[in-house]
Amino acid sequence: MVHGFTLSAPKLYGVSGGSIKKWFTSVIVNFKICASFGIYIILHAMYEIFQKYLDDKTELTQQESERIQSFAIIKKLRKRQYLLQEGDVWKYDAFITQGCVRTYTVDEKGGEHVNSFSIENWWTGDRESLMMQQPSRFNIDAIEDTELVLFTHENFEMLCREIPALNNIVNTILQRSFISAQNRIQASLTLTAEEKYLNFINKYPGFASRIPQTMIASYLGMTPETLSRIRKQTAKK
Amino acid sequence: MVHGFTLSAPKLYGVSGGSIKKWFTSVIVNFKICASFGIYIILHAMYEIFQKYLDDKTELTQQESERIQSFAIIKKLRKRQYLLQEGDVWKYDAFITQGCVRTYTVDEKGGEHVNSFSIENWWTGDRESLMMQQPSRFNIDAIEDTELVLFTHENFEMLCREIPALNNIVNTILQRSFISAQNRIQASLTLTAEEKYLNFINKYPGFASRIPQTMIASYLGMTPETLSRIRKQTAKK
DNA sequence: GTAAAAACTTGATCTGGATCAAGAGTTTGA
DNA sequence: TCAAACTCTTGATCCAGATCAAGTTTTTAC
Repeated sequence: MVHGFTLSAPKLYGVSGGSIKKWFTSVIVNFKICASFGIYIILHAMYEIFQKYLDDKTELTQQESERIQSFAIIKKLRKRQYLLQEGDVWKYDAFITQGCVRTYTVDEKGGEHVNSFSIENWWTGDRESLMMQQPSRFNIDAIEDTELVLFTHENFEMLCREIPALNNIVNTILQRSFISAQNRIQASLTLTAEEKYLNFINKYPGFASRIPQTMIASYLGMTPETLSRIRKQTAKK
Repeated sequence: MVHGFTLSAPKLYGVSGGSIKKWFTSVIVNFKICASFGIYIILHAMYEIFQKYLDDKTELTQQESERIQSFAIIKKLRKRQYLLQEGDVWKYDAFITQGCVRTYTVDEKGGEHVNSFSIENWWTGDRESLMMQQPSRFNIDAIEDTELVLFTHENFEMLCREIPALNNIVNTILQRSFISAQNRIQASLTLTAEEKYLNFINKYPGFASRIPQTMIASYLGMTPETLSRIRKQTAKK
């Protein structure tokens, strides 16, 4: 697959400019910088991950692929940087090419409740805010330095209408997301704290090593102390 | 809208034949009985509820409506009758025109855990079993005498491919289902038993009066005793 | 390199909701 | 119509996991 150099390069987008140190991980890279060959290679590699995801899921013509890429926005987040803050309206479809983010709420006492983790090759965002066009109750921030491919929802819907195969992917993702949410509800109703943890590491091996325990505890609906004790006990066995 | 009498009448389907007493609520009504005028009127009225649902959601041509209706299967369930039993593979898309069903699992100690309630104008079934073609972990049974419109998933997918408007409805339902599951997870992570109950009766007014408290308690992840005490306390206020 | 801030562990104590038990309605079915 | 089977209530007791507290290790930032 060969792309015209300037035409098919993804648009670039970031939130904060800043010091030279910040340059690599979070910066508005404008068109001129993009035209610098070294940078282009890097950004191109990022988009390739998303392209590979699409290719794995479905058959797209080269024209369709290029059409999709022409609307892609590449974004980088540094660790702890927000992708979405409570009160803002979420307007994107966002695919993670590298890294890890968490979606959480903050209660009136300041306690954080983790709703979900998303890593590379998953989607993230707040569908409720997106669909209902209402301020989000969630915060989303990066647990690690993270790279995403974003589409404004407007553009993404248009692409879905144009490209049925893309629409089918979205449908499938939604179904899987729903099934996975159902299973989580089921687990929360039926399992003990220890069973929830074992179920988690079994279902998501690898997560335990890259996500702080405090956040995993919150995701599982228990305190960090309880999780620490459970880990100690299960390590014995 | 005028239907040819025999051609557009929905197909009829039921699980158990049986005594004359059972006749009205659950019986295989075959074509000959269907041709009896009185019965036809009743069944026609049932399908009309689904037709109205479709008309509310989207614009269909008369031809599309008739095409959909030609694949509809009408099913009646008596109170306590199963729509799906654990271990069976679910193969339908099912819309409730009247009544109420519950989806639940049974743990190794025989305890029932209610995953969801569905009433008229909602869909029910087990999407995981349907999508993965695997035996269901869930049971679905009727809390009240219930009437449904079923489509085999094969037929329904074909209809979705033929009729984009129907596909859009399915998409929207999936999104709403997912959002609602997310909210339930959030509630289970953040709310106390009392708050869960108040949240429930606020979100689903009318459910409390038609669903036994034991089942509501199970749905909310608490014991019937706890729910009883909460109701006593909140009644005081 | 180092001070400050997070993250994790361990212990002591507390508590919301579970469990066990028993009585009072209410529904169901022959 | 009436016994059996559920459903709901109320009280007594128990326990899984929360909270509070303090020390240790790891990470972050200049």
